[in-house]
Amino acid sequence: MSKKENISNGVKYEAQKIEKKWQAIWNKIGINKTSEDNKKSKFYCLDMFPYPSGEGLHVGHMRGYTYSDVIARKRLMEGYNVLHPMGWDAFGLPAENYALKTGVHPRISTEKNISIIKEQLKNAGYLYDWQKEVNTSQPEYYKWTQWLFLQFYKKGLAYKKMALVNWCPSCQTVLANEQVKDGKCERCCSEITKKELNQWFLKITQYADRLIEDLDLVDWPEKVKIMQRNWIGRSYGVEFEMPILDEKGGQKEEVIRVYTTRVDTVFGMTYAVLSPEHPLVESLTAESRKKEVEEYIKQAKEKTEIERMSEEKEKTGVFTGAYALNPFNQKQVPVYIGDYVLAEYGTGAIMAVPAHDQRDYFFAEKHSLEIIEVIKSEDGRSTIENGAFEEDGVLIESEKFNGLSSERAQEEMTKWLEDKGIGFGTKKYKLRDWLISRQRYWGVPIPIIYCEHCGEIPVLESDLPLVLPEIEDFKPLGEKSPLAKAEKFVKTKCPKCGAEAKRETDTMDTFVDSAWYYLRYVDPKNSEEIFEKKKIKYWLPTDLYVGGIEHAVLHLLYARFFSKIMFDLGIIEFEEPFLKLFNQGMIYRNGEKMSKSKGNVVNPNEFFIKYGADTMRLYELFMSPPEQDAEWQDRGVIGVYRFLNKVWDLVSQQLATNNQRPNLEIEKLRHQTIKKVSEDIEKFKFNTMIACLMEYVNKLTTYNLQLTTHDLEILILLLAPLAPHLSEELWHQLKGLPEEKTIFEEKWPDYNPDLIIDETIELIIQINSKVRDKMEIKINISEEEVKKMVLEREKIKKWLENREIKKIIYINNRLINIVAN
RNA sequence: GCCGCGGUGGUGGAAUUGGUAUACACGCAAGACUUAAAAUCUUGUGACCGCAAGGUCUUGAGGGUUCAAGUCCCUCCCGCGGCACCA
Repeated sequence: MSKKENISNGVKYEAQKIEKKWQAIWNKIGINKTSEDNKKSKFYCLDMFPYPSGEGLHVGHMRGYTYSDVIARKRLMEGYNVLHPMGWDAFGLPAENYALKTGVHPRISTEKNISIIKEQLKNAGYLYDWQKEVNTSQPEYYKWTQWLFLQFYKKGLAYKKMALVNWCPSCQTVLANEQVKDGKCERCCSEITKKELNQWFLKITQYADRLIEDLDLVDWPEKVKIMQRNWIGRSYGVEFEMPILDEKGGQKEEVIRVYTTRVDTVFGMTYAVLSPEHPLVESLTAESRKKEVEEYIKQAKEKTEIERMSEEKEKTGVFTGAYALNPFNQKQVPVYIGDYVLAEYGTGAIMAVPAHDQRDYFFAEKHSLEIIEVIKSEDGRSTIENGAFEEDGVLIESEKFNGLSSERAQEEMTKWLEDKGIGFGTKKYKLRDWLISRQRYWGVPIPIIYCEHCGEIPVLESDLPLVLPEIEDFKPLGEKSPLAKAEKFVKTKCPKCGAEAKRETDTMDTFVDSAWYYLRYVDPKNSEEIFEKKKIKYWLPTDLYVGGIEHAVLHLLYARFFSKIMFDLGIIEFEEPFLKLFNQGMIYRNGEKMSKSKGNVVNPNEFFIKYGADTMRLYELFMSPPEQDAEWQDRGVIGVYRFLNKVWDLVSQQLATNNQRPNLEIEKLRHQTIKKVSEDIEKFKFNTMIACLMEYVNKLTTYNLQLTTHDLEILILLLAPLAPHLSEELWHQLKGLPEEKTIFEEKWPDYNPDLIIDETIELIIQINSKVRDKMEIKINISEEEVKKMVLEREKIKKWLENREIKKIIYINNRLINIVAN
């Protein structure tokens, strides 16, 4: 019988039909429901929850969800108690902007979007437990966001202060540092300006060291760890003070405090610079210079971030008229104001050493200031002719510190300052406190009340949730949120004295909502407390977290920070929320990021009708290594679709046969396949895992009627996490099981290590490292025997005619290399 | 500028960590089936030389280490990502 005749006798693979069928059955029998059986080992498999955008999801969004679903389903088969939840990061600007345009309330549009996306996720066959769903915009959820805020407030970790903050003129709100990219708003790409405003902050800087150090405890991509370390930006240096002299040489009361990481260059200081916002600027500026200084400060303030950055090389500044005294040599240096010194970093003032800092070098050249070389490299490479020499070296022109290495000098000089009581070794961070207030409507109201008599008073916990009022007009009001116009909301009584009082009208950054959502999943309906501790103790921390790299320093840093605070407050018992992190790459199509505005999205719903969800899942897994960006190729999809059809035909065919005699060669291949697939899946090497399954199927096809049912069972089990619908259907066809028996209750197959070993191998025979021959040999035969056999081969003899063998290298079970002249 | 990742056929990509480069798949070509097309199946497919057997070359470029380099070292080129006046 020819192969073709066999294949044609079955029913055709109709993806959509079987997918709908099994999704309904799974829903009915509840395999996606999280078991409360706490005796089993748990596996908490988490996806970064989506923002419910009106555009729905495209296949690019589904890449990461597919990966986590594969792992979740495999864990189920391994007998774990699996928690795989999904929810909605539902507050945020897009819904509000949409409301501004259409008048549709954000709550309405968000609800609608959620139902659309939920349907898409269900159609893709993801195994989410929808009973655990959370929605950050619902009072039942944000009651606890507010409650957390109050706990932080009580400990002084949430506070309000005047600060120079990032302002997006288009979104009309302030932004956290993390939300500014290249001087532009991360959302709308408008140029950011700076404003001095009274704003709410969370004290993330207090956790800087722990946020760095605990990165060593988690299994995260090194890239993300590096990004977080760089963002926190810890540096070690010295802070010291310098007395100030006025124009006429009289000593002032104030001192300038500077921070430097290169105190070894201090004898090269030829001036000092304060940032334009430095508090000493006014008292320090000489009468004769006042006008010039004020003008400069005004100009500096008006610059956008972009303007400041574009002038990177041009260092502007003005002389204040005052002088500072270098404590090391009592030298007087002029004090300047320059906007290349940042107010928010270090002390907002620097000692300038043009010989050994390129920025100072530019400034000194422009303002004709002295350049004194005080560091020499030992090999004489150092020169300051064309710019600063910024490397470490040996000190010169530095009095008693001459001849010391940079490193030694830093130690000695720090000690000298400490002994004199005018300085100390310290460390600084680039990280700033997290600015969480937003002047927008669609967010969590900050639960604070201002009373004329009592001042700033937190809302009582018993009054939570403080519900976001339904208002008609969402238009931003500039420095105030639209809530300021909702009189009923604003007017309240002071919880302490009962007098008339006003509410805070800013809302919270949506990243606050998402900084703790993974904790709420374990107990989403609890109205008594944020969650039951017992449940947290069982499920947390999460075992796997899958999502995009774009949150490397935003959400992921904030979530770690929240865990640490909550640990300190005794709310949870762990500090790192995500044990293993996986970042999927982005999907491109026609060379561009997949997005509705580019018109290059592949709509999952249409795709499901044409090929089925299993094909999409398999293609996403097969197209490239999962951490890499990948180009979606419409033509490439057909390959995995053919593969699924092949599997279908193979099994349909087998149903008609019923061979019971195992074939040893297939048996070996089967065990090898189980091993490779099981290992690859754990290493997230989904693409090679599928290649391996394809090879297995290709081989099975050639063996045709010699297959046993068991050969196919293994295939279906291995395929189950990847293409769950097809596998479930074929499993039932093969085993004749009732509907409520699911393949996901079956055990993930084991392999027998003894059975995967090949008894013979193909030995590679090289002469002078070039492959000249191959030979089938039994494994583990002695080197002597192999050599003898090889040298007796006609082909080899020919190659070695008139040549002298110098050396023979033998690698057991792999190759032999004959080195000859 | 600093930090990180990458560069392999026409395309997506594989390569047990130094041991047969190009697995698997797409595409393409030829053939089978068909009135025809699609689908499916079979065969071939890195480049060059050759009727063939076979040979030579090939992992961004150039050097080096080694019996052996896609893999290790040095220099350089290109692409992507992060940070960016952080003293």
